[in-house]
Amino acid sequence: MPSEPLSKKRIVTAAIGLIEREGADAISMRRIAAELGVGVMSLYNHVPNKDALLSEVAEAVLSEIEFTDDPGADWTERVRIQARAFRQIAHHYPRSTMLVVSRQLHSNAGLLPVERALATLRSAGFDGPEAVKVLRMFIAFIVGSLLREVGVTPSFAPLPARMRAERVDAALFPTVASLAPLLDSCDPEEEFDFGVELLIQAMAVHRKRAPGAPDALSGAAAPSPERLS
Amino acid sequence: MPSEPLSKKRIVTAAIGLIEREGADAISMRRIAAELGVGVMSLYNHVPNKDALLSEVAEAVLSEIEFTDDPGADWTERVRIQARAFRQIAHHYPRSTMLVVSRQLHSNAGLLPVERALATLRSAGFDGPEAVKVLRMFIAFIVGSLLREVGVTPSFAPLPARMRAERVDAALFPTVASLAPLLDSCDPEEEFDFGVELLIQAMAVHRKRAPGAPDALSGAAAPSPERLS
DNA sequence: CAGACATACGTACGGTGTACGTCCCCCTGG
DNA sequence: CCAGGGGGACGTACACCGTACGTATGTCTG
Repeated sequence: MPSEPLSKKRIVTAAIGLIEREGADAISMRRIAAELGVGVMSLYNHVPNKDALLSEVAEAVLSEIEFTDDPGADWTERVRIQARAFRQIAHHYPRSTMLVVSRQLHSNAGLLPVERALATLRSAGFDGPEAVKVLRMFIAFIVGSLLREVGVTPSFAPLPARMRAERVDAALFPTVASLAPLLDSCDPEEEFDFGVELLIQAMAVHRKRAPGAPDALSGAAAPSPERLS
Repeated sequence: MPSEPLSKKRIVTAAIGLIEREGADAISMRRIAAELGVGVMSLYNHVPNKDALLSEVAEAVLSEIEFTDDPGADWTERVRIQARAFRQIAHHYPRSTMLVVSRQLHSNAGLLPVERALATLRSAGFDGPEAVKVLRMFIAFIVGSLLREVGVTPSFAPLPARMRAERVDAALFPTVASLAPLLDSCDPEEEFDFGVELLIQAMAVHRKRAPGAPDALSGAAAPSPERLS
């Protein structure tokens, strides 16, 4: 009574579910097989090995990003939206996100966000090298941010890590001690948006005026400072 | 003939050597024990479990950062130096760096860089909340950058990944295809410095003028634009 | 010298990824 | 209609993993 013929997609879906439910460490071929009510070795008919499976998981997560890109919108707004799209899936698949950021993908799934971002930057007036460098920096920021955000909640922990204020030696680390309350509390979304805005502003300042570039963006190139927190 | 009495430090050192030589995946308690010419279970007299050992490795790597902080120097230069210090150890222990960035540390070893950075930012005129937010963003950028840099060289591979230019479908990803040469080649150091400079400039622009803040920094607050690449 | 304690170590158990061989079903050529 | 072949499901087996537990051996203390 084969409920469904068992495919790579079904395996990947089961893997994602298992990871989100029990954590990335709990994943094993045997667990996945049990999840699907299937023998262990049957998995290897659809996936060459565990590492490849994890890459498939990462790609599947990445490909669920929803880009509602409006080419007519302000380029700063488009960048904002794309950055938030990343953060959104990281929130939707917190445990699996670690896989996405900690392994570099060579497939096309990871290329679509790159295409969107580069197109946006090019249309904003950045030349090729500028667009690539700016994008790399933006990705580095996003990856680093998400790593901390999802890493800080290994099990979506409601009690983050309120041990700093009393543990730090005020003599050794005076500045840290004096700022302990700020370091303890953390609004991830606000922090993320702060970084995005700061980067957008930096990009706007740095962007070279291409001679024939559309000029309608000049207003957007210098966003009002009060946007920053 | 016990050459040396076997201590936590010796175990951690052996672990780091093994990781750097054979990769982070190749590490196991049995390998480490063999490396030290010792029984497996002897390790557990000095380390509670493998995870704790990996944390010790991360801390050991982190604590080798050399801060040559000159409190009299320009704050932008101090930020630059601290950022490069991170990158330097990432280059010195490329495989172990993955451990540092992928696990958050609760000890004091990771607190010293934070103390230095916060102190620098405070002395530069940033108030508490600003300093914390800016630092978090800077760390996110550094972590993301190093993750890509060391991840792109799983075994210090001399041939990185020259498969993009011919693999990408120009119809699906026109921008990526047109920029393929730029995306293929990558000077990590230049990219890193570019990001650091962009962030420093953004910080300088964003920083609020504290009423009684020292004004001698005003020149540094607006670095010459040509510093940016 | 007796005892206590820390350390090194061997054995054993449950779990892991996966190579290999076997079975069975379905699909096709005659 | 049947023979055969190919692919997917599966069991077994192996090498390796982390580590709980019991044991031996030193060294220091009373």
